This record gives sequence, C-alpha cells and structure tokens, in this order.
Amino acid sequence: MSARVERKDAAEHRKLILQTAEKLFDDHGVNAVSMHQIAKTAGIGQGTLYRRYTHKGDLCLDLIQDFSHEFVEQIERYLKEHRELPAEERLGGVLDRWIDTIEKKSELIMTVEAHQLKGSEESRAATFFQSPLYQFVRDRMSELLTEIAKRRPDSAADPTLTAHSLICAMAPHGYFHMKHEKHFSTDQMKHNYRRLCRLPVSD
Amino acid sequence: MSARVERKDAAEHRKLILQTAEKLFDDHGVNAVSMHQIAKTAGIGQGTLYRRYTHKGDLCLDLIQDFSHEFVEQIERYLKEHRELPAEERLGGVLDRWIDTIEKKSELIMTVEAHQLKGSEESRAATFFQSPLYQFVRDRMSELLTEIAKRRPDSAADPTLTAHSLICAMAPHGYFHMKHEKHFSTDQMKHNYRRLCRLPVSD
DNA sequence: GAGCTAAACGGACAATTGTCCGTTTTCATT
DNA sequence: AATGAAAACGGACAATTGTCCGTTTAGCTC
Repeated sequence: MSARVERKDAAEHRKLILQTAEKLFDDHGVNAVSMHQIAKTAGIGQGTLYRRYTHKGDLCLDLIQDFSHEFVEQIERYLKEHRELPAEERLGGVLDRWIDTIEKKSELIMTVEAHQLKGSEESRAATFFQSPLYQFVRDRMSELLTEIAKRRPDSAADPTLTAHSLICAMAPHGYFHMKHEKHFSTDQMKHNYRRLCRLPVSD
Repeated sequence: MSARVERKDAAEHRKLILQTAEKLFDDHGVNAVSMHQIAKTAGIGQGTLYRRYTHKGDLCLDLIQDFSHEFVEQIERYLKEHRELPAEERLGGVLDRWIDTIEKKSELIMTVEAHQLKGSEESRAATFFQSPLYQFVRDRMSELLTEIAKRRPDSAADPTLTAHSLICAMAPHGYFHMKHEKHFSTDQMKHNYRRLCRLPVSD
C-alpha cells in the first residue's frame, strides 16, 4: 500500500504553525498579524508556511477546524440530552449555540470569508462552506427543519436551503451589523432569530 | 455659505476613474484589475486614486451606486404598477429582481464585501450595508413584510431584521454556493427563495 | 492679473501577500 | 550504512495594496 504518510518534520511544523498563529492572533487580533510574522515567529520560512496554507484564510479555517470538535460535541450532547423536546425547541437550542460560536470566533470566520470572496471562481482553496463545521451545523439544522415540516407541512421550503440561508444570515458581518444598529444584546439577537424561524419564543 | 464645492479638476477625475475602472473590469474581470493599473490607464497618480477611494471595495461601491439608480427606478415602477397585487406577490417580485441584480453584479458586490470583512472594526470606510442600494431594498422589503404581517400576524419577526437576513442569505457567495451545489437554475433559485419567505408559489 | 491658500496631484516608498526554485531532509530500499 | 527520489524547506523575489509628502493648481481676494 502506497501509504501517504505525512512526513515527521511536516507534522511537527503543522502543529507549530497552528500554535504560533493562535497565540499571535490572541495577542494582537487576527487582522494585525501578517503571514510573514507568523513564519518568523514560528522560526520557519515563508515558503514553508505558504505551501501548507495557501493564504491566511486557509490557516484560519484550520484553526476553526481545531476548535470545531468542541462545538460538534456540545451540540451532539445537547441533542442527545434533549431528544424528547419538540424539534422546534431543539432547533432554537442549536441556533443559540451557533450564535455564541459566531460571537466568539467572528474574527477567524470573517477572515476565512474575506478570502473566499477574493478568490475568483476556480481557486482550489478550501472555503467555509466546505468545512466540516459548516456541514455539521447545516445538516443538524436541516434535520430538525425536516422534522418540524413533517408535523406542520405548511408549504415548507427546502430544508437544506433554509439551513444554508440561516447560516448566511447569521454570518458575523451581517449579524453584528444588525446587533449594533438595533442596539440588541446577544440574548435579544437569539430571540429574534428564533422568531425569524417562526419558533416559539418565551416572551 | 461656505459651499463645499468639488473642484473642477477633481470632479473630472472622479468621472474618469469610474469610466476607466468600469471598462477595465468589464474587459478583464474585477479581480484581475489592480488599482495601479486603473491609475495608470486613467493617466493619474496612485495617490490621486487612493485619496478618492481608500481601496478597491470603495471604488466598486461607487460603481454599484451608479448602477443602483436603474434598479431603484425599476423597483419603484414595478411597485407602482402592481399596487393592487397582494403584498406577498409584490415581495416575490422584488426578490426576483434583486436576484437578477445579484447575478449581474456579483463580482462588484463580492469585492465590496471582501473589503468590509478585512477592515477591522473602526475603519471609516463605507460598507455595503450603508449604501443607498442596500437601504433601499431593505426598506422596500421591510414595508412589504409589515404589510403581510398585518393581515396574518402569526408571530411575525421584526421586519427589518427579516429583510436584512434575506439580503444576507442572497449575498453572492452563499447564493452561488447553493445554486451550484443543487444545480439549480436562476428560476429555481427564485422559486426557492419565495418558499423560504412562505410566499405563494406557482408550482 | 498678482498673490494666496486650500485642495488636489503624483510618484516614490513601505508593507503585505503570494511565488519560485535551488538546497536540504526524510525515509524506503538495498 | 549507503543511496536515491520524493517531499519539505526557506529565503529571495515579484506583485499588489496602501501611505506619505513635496509640488502643482484652481479659484478666490484685492
């Protein structure tokens, strides 16, 4: 078997890069850190960094990836523990947790998205929409929407497209724009997105 | 009155820049054209270009601006001529036309958005969400949603947030991602967004 | 129309992103 | 352990973005 095993030095560099980037991003903010700075701090060459990550968005996507396991487990636990709740309520729970994630990781997500938009068409680079994290939330939302539609089939829209649209509507830039314009708290935003989905709210 | 009149040479340059940029963008695509190239082609200095437009996104926003009058008139005419139709149908009409606009101007819009995402927080630069075009569609959608909600007030969400969310969900990158993944035609996309809003569809 | 000042100009310069390619290292084979 | 090829390295280089600042010009005042 022609095993495609990652070379040892390469594997070490991968970890080193991610750790270095995370530290620098935490200290100075994602935007303030350059790729050159990351390479220099990690003690590797510019070329080494760029071969592994074709641009900053790519690197950020990998950091999100790292973090996403946490989110996935959180959601899976939540859904398991609240299996008996109506699907409407569970969807609300997923939305709330997704919003918390957006707030925490907005800088990384925005950086990923910025690079998606730059790369015209063909670019082979990974995009947020292909990331396991996006796939995961979309699939969970989609399942719940399907379950909801089964019980009240008032001409429900395609669940995948609905879930996708929700995720787009909650993307950091649009999310914060509304939040600031309306002077909403995070809880108010959560409340409003529930209403947007016509979910029961407690007001 | 301390009239802030734009100097004649400046006004001429503004037009020259927009025309040059539009031409170059049409010929080579927005992404393939650099600011340097625009300045050189227009026969002006780099500094002159950058003082008027702090970055490429800014320039694109102005091009969209130029174009948006056309869209605004189209929508106003449509709404006037179909005043008697139910608000649901009129909203559908606005969505259709907005989708056509997205498809036509996606490159410009994506470039504007890419720069919004880069600029961290404070940057004074104009964003798409502050553009008259965005304001216009959002307001029209919002009005129609309010009208719809009046007749069937099944716990309708905030119309502004709903309109904003719709616009975000239809932003080029997310729009095309769905379109390509599902192999949808433009008409199918229109159809699906109508269903998303729970509007009557003709299937 | 001479003089003045604020605005506008433009090109050099700095910073950042992204690429290229000659050199080094790993590791499978012998 | 020696060998060799694929993979990885790294720093110089090219391209693009964005800034700075000394110079020019429009258009007002006298």
